[in-house]
Amino acid sequence: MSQEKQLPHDHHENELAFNFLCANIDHIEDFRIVSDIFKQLGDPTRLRIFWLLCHCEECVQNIAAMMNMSSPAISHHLRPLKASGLITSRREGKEVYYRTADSQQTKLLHIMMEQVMKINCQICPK
Amino acid sequence: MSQEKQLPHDHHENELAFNFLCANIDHIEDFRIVSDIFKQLGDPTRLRIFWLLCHCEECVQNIAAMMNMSSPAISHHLRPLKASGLITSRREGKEVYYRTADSQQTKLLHIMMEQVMKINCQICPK
DNA sequence: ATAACAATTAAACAAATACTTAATTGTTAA
DNA sequence: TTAACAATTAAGTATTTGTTTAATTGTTAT
Repeated sequence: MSQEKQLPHDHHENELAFNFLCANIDHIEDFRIVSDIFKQLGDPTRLRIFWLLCHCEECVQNIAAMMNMSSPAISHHLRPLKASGLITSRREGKEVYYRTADSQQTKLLHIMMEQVMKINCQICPK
Repeated sequence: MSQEKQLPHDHHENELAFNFLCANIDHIEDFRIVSDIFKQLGDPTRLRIFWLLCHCEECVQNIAAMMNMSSPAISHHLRPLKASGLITSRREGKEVYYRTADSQQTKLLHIMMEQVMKINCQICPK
């Protein structure tokens, strides 16, 4: 039984471990799904919106005011956040209220981003 | 004592909580630092490289072979990963070996990405 | 109905990103 | 010192992304 992939250089890896890596690194679609989640938080504006909506439910204009940005710009970022399932919305009269979706994933991402902030930043929320 | 920011709509939030949010949402630089980390993992190719290098140390050519990509393309992605401190490298003869940096942050990100994968994907590493 | 306001979408543009091929730098061994 | 090979960088291109202003859609109240 030989290695699944032939590499330019043989560094004498454990063959079982190597085959495990080769098998999993090919699940490109799975990595794409996960990277799409991280990509949402990979923009400072969306990360701020996500963090804000972890703590409160707000309408577009208020989000825009709190972040000193235009409402079209905020709307633009709310869309992919919603499409990826990280936030939800409900209309009440003329206003549409957004908040972070209530899921295992968003709780995980919220905890995680605050940990990354704690590691990398002096001043940080909480 | 009034609210720090005046919003278009007053949804009668808890004023203390509201001021906390307003104060923190303005730490734009902190959010930028964190989003820069997530951005690294927000590309499927870099996420695969990061995951791979969490499990083994490899030279550029082997990474390229395992991922079915050219070595310039891999090199291109290794650079920002290294600049952000997520991976390290060492030269040994003609080859340069890369691996994930040994830090609290990378351990956190590794655990985290596998959790996100577990939540969102059927087949997943491990 | 129409006026006022909130949110979204469209169009346009600038900036950033990912990838390719080709050239360059760095290291080892003949 | 040259040849061979590994890695990086450069140049060029196509795509994606973020933002702005303007137009549109949707809702409420007059």
